[in-house]
Amino acid sequence: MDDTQLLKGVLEGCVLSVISRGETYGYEILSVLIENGFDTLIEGTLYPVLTRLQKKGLIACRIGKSPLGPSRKYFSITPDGEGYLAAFAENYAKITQAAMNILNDE
Amino acid sequence: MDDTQLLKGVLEGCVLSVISRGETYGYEILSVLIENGFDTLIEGTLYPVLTRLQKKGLIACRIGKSPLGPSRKYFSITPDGEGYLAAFAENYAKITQAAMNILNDE
DNA sequence: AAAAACTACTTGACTTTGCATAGTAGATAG
DNA sequence: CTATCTACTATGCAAAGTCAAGTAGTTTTT
Repeated sequence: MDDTQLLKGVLEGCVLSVISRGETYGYEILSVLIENGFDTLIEGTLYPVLTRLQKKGLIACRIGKSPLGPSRKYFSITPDGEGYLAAFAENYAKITQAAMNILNDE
Repeated sequence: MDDTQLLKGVLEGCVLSVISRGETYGYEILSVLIENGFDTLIEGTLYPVLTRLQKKGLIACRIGKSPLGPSRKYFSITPDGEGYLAAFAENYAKITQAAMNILNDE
């Protein structure tokens, strides 16, 4: 079965949520998401999400050295991002509840 | 906030689930989904879903008279559709759990 | 009987988002 | 010095939902 469609939009909210816990960078976000069940996620998907979030002003970015590898882009959530995340979580809960309603009501 | 992306894929499974309860038609499916929380759903979204499900062989279709209006296209689920629906429900539960993991873990 | 409202389905251009694939490049270990 | 791990970039594609409009049959209203 193909998950692709089910991930649309969800990913953006989840990435934002990971960043909201504290400053982090792409590669780390990737591994956190994979560990938490998004096991098919790849770089080609994640990095464009980060670019989008930044363009929307939901996260901020600075470049910093890594203790063990090339420089990283460190992301942190903005006040706008906090607001968006709260709205997203609420909205997502509403939609999944609607879906569960339908799927489990026979 | 824009739900659009969050509906991708979910809708297809939910439509299939509604049809699995018994033969029904587009307009009725629309109202069932709207009543159950998909309140922004519109015809231009639903009917293409039905066409897709039919093309994939997950639902069957016959045209019949309506007791109060123009003729309807009545849909029913196929054996393939039943299998797909079960797989979908399982997969959807997995993804939402991953998302909830991320969203509610601070 | 004409107009409005409701039922029911269709279509096409548009947007967003995720995927696949490939590439660039710094740092470290063997 | 080459392989591996870390880390980010870029491009072209496909799938699905939205918008907007349209077509039509049927029933209700005036």
